[in-house]
Amino acid sequence: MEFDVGARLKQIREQHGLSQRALAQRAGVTNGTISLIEQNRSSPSVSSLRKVLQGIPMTLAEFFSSDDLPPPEQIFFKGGELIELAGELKGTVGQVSFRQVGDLRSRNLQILHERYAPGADTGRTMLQHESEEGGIVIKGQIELTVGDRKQLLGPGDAYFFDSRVPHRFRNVGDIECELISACTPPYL
Amino acid sequence: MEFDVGARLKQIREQHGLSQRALAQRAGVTNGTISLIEQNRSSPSVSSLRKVLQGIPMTLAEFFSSDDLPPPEQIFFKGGELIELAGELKGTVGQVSFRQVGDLRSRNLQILHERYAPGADTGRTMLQHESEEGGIVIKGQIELTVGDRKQLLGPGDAYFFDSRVPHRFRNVGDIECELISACTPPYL
DNA sequence: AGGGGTTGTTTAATTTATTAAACATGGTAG
DNA sequence: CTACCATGTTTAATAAATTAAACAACCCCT
Repeated sequence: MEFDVGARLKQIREQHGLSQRALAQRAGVTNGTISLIEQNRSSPSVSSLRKVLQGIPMTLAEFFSSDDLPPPEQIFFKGGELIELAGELKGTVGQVSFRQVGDLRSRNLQILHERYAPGADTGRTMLQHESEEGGIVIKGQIELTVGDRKQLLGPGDAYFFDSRVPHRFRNVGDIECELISACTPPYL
Repeated sequence: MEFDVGARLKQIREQHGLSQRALAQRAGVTNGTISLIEQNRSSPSVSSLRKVLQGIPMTLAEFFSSDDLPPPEQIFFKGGELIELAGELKGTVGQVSFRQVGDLRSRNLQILHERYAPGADTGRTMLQHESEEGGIVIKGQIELTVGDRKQLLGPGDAYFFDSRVPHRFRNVGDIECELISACTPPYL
């Protein structure tokens, strides 16, 4: 987690055409403060950073989500180019395949092609995982448990839930089950 | 811009089942610091806040984007319960169907089941739309243009790109094309 | 009931950020 | 060339955050 607060502030300030003194006045701090922060010679308290950003204006969330997009290099993926993730998943039972679109370099959206052999089961209980998750079944049947609710889904059916509540996928059918899922932000 | 740093930290710490001391140790600060921050009796410098969050772990961006989403009421969807969006899309040519999982009440993730009749085409040029978008083809073939790049994708193939780049989907095959896509944050 | 462990809170000492003002540089007009 | 006004930087004084250690409350166990 290396976030260059100084560089970020300088970038934003200059983008808005403000001098250190101009911003300092609007923010209610001194120009020296701005200068030291931009050189990373002092680390502002969030209260003073908030004051500074109010002079922009900009929220703390916007400040720290430095979305200066380097466009992902690869856009198109042949079926064989998806990244197999099953090895990284603990606690699964039976044959499970999670194949991911792209490499998560752009890390807000994760798309998976999931396959479950008959009987396969993932007791993953994503504790406190601040995500939203959903998907659509394209083949076979899957039993999905979310919190205290359970449902059998077939081709064309879908699901959507907050990943913080414990959940589990089980293929209770006798043919392989295939589904496409999406998650934001990604799991791992 | 009122952001309750203390309450937010407490919420996150408790969600992760950590005591003040446990978090303090993992973060390399003292328990007193955590306590004072949570009571808003001191405003942490971003460097110390960063240390604290590294013990979670969590990024500063995640910390300040406090999206406390009320969990969506409906979790499971039968195929027929997906919401048809085609009517709301301008500029499409031919028969196109966009069927959405859920109602966007939780608005970070949008999952669509898309169908394109042979010859169908969507010249949607999502200008400045700050999203990431991806999908997997499950049937038929689709020609996808992203910026100055163009590719024909078949079943099992996938794509992923920044939605701010102009893009377009065209079914150049002679059978219907079906794909599952995801987008964060949603289009409309 | 008492002891050992945990929890969160508080307080004086220390470290760090912030201020106010001086300093240095660069451009521009007279 | 000099005077002036803007810029960003630095420095000693002040204000605030952080530490280390003590405090109080709670739970569990014997």
